[in-house]
Amino acid sequence: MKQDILGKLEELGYRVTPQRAMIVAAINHSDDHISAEEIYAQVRAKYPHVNISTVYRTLETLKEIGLVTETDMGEGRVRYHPAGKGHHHHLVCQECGATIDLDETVLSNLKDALRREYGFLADLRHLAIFGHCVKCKQ
Amino acid sequence: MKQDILGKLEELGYRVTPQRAMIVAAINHSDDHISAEEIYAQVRAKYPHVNISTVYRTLETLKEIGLVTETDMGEGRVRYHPAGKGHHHHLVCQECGATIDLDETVLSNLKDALRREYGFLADLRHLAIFGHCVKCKQ
DNA sequence: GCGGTTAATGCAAGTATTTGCAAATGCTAA
DNA sequence: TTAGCATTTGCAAATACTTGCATTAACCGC
Ligand SMILES: [Zn+2]
Ligand SMILES: [Zn+2]
Ligand SMILES: [Zn+2]
Ligand SMILES: [Zn+2]
Repeated sequence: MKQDILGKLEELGYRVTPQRAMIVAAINHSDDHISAEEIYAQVRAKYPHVNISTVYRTLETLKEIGLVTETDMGEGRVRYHPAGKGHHHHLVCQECGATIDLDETVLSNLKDALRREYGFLADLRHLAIFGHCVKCKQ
Repeated sequence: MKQDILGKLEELGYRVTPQRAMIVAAINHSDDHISAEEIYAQVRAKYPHVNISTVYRTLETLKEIGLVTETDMGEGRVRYHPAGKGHHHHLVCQECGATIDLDETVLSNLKDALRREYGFLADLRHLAIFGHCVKCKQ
């Protein structure tokens, strides 16, 4: 049982168009933090007719279904990660840009507390937390 | 010792221009979650000549100094809060849009853990955490 | 008060993303 | 097959910022 995004789409009644297939392929073959523009470039190479708004709309759909996560890592553009490849988080230094990768368990306590105390099911699958790293703490 | 943003700017060697004074006034007199466009509208009413890029640049400066916090509450535009008025967070339901306000202490444990284990000083002064509220949990 | 220096501003163009709408196309049922 | 219909797409325009650059104006020292 692999993380078959296309299969899941079909199963849920979404149409599997060539555009969607290519967008999903680009996400699957990426290094896991791919931007809309990068997806667009890859898809366009095979099928120059596609429009970038289709890329954004497909990403929106995949987010809603929970198949990809969207994370703002402070670059002025957002990056996408296939949810099936596992969860983790990032600490991002606002001074030097350094990042530290975190295991998803770092936010487990918070997630549990929010569910227990507020009945809120927080989406903490792929977060960027901003601040200052050891080197840049004044 | 009030949260005198203008005084702090001056003290740090920034020039106190009429534009900055009006932008700061708009932030101080807001309900604490004001957008750039709303600040712009208020400032413009007094001084039609100002440009919105000045508003954005001033907000950027105030963020850097730590005098305001910037938070994406999922509205497609970001909101600003005077840091001197105290910290808190929001849970935002991605389904119905409902929000739950949280005391800043909810993230204290996380903040401490990040500092202790990674030497990372996280800026957790005004966060929006997305997810699903009790009503919308399926 | 009065220039000089340099930070801050206005303006226009650029980037990332979203949206309305009409045309195209996948899927269903006949 | 093929018509019917809803979904998806392309396109163009809109939105929320951001940035480069020339001009303006705080603020410092005289
Ligand atoms: Zn990541
Ligand atoms: Zn750093
Ligand atoms: Zn708030
Ligand atoms: Zn809800």
